[in-house]
Amino acid sequence: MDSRTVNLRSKLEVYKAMTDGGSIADCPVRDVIQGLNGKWSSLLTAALAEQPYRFGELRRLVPDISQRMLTQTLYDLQRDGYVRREVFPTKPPSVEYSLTDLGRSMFDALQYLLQWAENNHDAVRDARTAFDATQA
Amino acid sequence: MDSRTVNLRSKLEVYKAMTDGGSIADCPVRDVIQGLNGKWSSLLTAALAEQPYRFGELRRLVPDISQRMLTQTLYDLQRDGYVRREVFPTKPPSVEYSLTDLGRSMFDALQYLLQWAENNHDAVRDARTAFDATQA
DNA sequence: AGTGGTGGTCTCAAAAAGAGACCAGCACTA
DNA sequence: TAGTGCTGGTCTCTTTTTGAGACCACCACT
Repeated sequence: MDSRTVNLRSKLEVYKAMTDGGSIADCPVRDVIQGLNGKWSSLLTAALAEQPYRFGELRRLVPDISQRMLTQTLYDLQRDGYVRREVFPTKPPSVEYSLTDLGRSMFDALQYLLQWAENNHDAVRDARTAFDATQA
Repeated sequence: MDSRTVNLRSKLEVYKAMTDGGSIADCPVRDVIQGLNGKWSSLLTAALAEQPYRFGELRRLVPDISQRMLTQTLYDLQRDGYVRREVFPTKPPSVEYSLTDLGRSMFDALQYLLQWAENNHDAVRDARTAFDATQA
């Protein structure tokens, strides 16, 4: 608990550091988090954490992602070093995406948040309902 | 490690459940995570985890957020039950935002990811540089 | 010759985010 | 008493991001 509080403080220091610095790249935490808070990043990371997938497999696994966003999100995840892209020279060339060690390490941290979301979605849903009721 | 693997699987099951169900509200994890992956949600949560802040204080603390997005992000966080909004009838009415117990609990989980980001931003930065070099 | 599966790109429309003007109310100052 | 500034916002406009979907070359199989 104590170390967690310390972490919390140091985190905010980092955030503050960026506000002083000016450029967004000056805040490491924001810089990294930005790459993860895309609409599809965590979902695709979770999928690839289970096993490597091909492009078309991911598209079928997540039907409500557009092909365009799938391409781009995978590109971004690859650029940040979370995902590895391998092309196999099969008859129609197939492309496999998998998590790198860095990606796996990141997903371990992300897992806590995903777990929290699963455990507390009722509370959040209730909060929304209650809030909407007062705003009616 | 074992339990983490199980969690990972169950997580993906949840994601899959949503792909079958159809509606986005059918996937609790996505539903909750969506509210958190806004550009400013984690930053404001981190700020409020440190201490309660007034509207203007937050605006000064995070200078590159627009007033419009500050209003809206706080509204969303309040709606999801993470943030409490209190109006004090001072001469010019002042408004204080603070984390609820739910918000604090969520931030505890988010902390792991923020900590990871702080520890690994070098690796991510290096990955980006290396990737951009190959794509030149 | 037509059909389908591979992994994409391109274009255009819709949604979200950013920039900045504007507002009422009150305090303090000149 | 008229200006100035601070409070916490809203409204409008522009730019960026996302979504929907057409299109593409290549090859296998029928």
